[in-house]
Amino acid sequence: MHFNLRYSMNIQTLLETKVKEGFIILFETTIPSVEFQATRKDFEGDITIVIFPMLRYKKGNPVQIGGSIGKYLVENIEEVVSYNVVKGFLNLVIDDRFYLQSFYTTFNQESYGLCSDSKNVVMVEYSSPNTNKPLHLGHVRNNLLGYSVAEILKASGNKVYKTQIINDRGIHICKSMLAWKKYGNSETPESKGMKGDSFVGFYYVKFNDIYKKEINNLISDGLSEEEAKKQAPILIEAQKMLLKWEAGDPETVALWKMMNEWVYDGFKITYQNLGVNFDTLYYESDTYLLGKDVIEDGLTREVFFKKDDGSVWCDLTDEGLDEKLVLRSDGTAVYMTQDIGTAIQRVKDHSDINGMVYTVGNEQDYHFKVLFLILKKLGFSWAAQLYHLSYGMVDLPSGKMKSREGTVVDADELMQEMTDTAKNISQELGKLDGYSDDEKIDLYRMIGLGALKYFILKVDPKKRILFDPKSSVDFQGNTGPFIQYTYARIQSILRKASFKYDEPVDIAGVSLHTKEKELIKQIELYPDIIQQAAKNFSPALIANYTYDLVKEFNSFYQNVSILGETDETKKTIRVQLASKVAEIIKSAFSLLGIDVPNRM
RNA sequence: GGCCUCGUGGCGCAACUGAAUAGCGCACUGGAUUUCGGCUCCAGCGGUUAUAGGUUUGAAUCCUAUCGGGGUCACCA
Repeated sequence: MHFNLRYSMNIQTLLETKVKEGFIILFETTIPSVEFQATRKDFEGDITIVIFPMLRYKKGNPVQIGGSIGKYLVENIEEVVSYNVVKGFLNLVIDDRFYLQSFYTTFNQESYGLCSDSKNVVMVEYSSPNTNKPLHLGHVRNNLLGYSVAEILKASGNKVYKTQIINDRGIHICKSMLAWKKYGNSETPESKGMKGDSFVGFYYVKFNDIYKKEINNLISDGLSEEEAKKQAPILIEAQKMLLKWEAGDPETVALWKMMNEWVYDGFKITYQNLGVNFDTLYYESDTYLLGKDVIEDGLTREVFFKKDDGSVWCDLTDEGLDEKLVLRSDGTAVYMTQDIGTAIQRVKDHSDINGMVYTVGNEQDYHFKVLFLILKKLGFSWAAQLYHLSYGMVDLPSGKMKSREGTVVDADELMQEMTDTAKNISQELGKLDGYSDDEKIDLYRMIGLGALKYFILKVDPKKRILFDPKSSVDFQGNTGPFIQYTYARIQSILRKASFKYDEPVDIAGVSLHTKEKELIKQIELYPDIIQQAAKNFSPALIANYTYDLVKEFNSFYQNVSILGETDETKKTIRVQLASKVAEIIKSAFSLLGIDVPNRM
């Protein structure tokens, strides 16, 4: 128990100060920093100090220098038991009791790994769908990423507002509206027994079918393809409808409201199934006129300039980019104008915000680069804290998803398929005696969605994903269900552990099994992983960490007996380790938006 | 074509942002349970990190060129 004072300081900080101190004493040289690594499995040791960078300050043989430092550390730090040097790497063996003791400093800590500060306030935007069709696989990735990053930011010490901007107006909605008006026969989602968003999406497809036919007719009448696309009567009609909407025509607005409500009813169900949510909503119909006054203001401050035809531009050539249009010659807004206005509006609505995250696919990289630059030029203090959470596309084996060509993977159907697969597997292998049918249904959903979410989130957001719905998603190896299974198995052990294990044991004289020590090391990484994941906006780091933890646990589980251990102290420690691992799995998975089962 | 981005065993992913013999899963081969849930564990097979140069004590990682994939270059959103 005599290490107590030092546990507040972690071993790495302690080592760093001692290495620096040793360097002065041994070589009369100061070094600015010390580089650490976890010792590779094939060498003896727990923590490794890399000697190479030190050679810049003290010329010499890295093995000799490493040896001197190692000797110094063993002599001056009780926790350092021994050392060995391989090439330029100084491997240190740390006392078992240190690991046990530091395990116990966090053992009873509530919400271990999470940081409760909220000095920084961030708004995270994700999803932001158009309201003319249901959500598809691409939206699924967006939603999972956005939700998870928001949760990670919270866990790492930020206050977070989750938001989305619903693209509820524009030509795409008018297309669905027009097709319904012409061919809908006053049908409703209810009368058809359809989900509202699918119902509206059906008419969007209908519109495109007719549009395509009209184009072909015009082409055979001798028009060029380009001309035909512009002159198709149904398109012209849709454009007229948009103008009517903009003019506030009561009938058009009423139709628009009705159809949007249908879509929202559908989205609500999809979001619920997906397990995502929002703190505040923005609608494009409210924001699409924003931003124009800012452009005027920017014009007087010479952030922008006006061309002869009256259009307004921002010159970004100094930044290596082009000139960018911010206001049309007729004075109307473009996408960029809206985005500028909306960003400003958000800060007005939530005055504590000092940063924003936009979850949008990487095809808009350029747009956000420009948007952020313009906001910076306009002089907003929060403009430095904007982040485009850019993610790669989700491709199918057949290639790109095209909504007009019907090759999209529908979000609702996908979730249903995953749930069905989970059901088939669980019925064969599950231990569900005594579960009611409702409980079973919940469980299948939990596993199916766990598989889907983990599959998508374990990949670095920036990378594109190839998704094969046929071969579906694995349930073995580095997968959500594998991790859920480990959790359920630990719960089974904890149910059987009919003794008290919530207090630290007396660690004097206790020595650790290698597997126990490795497990503790892995457990201790969790808080830092959360910080890294937040810094990199990457749920993938959480996912892969959790998998490593689980693998380490399973290896431990296979190598030592937990409840069968006869030494009471050891048995208690092992149950404690297991319960801590379960706690972290649950915590980490909640950051990914994945639930964990007590049995499966 | 200009700009951006990616290229790691058959397939799917890692590599703490420059360090040890490039890790893991699937698949394949062979093992492990009188034991706490075998959806587990252990081992084997398999890579010149697209190619060619360069910087560095050290490169999958940084620089240059080439090849290949994707994105983007609208008074669309």
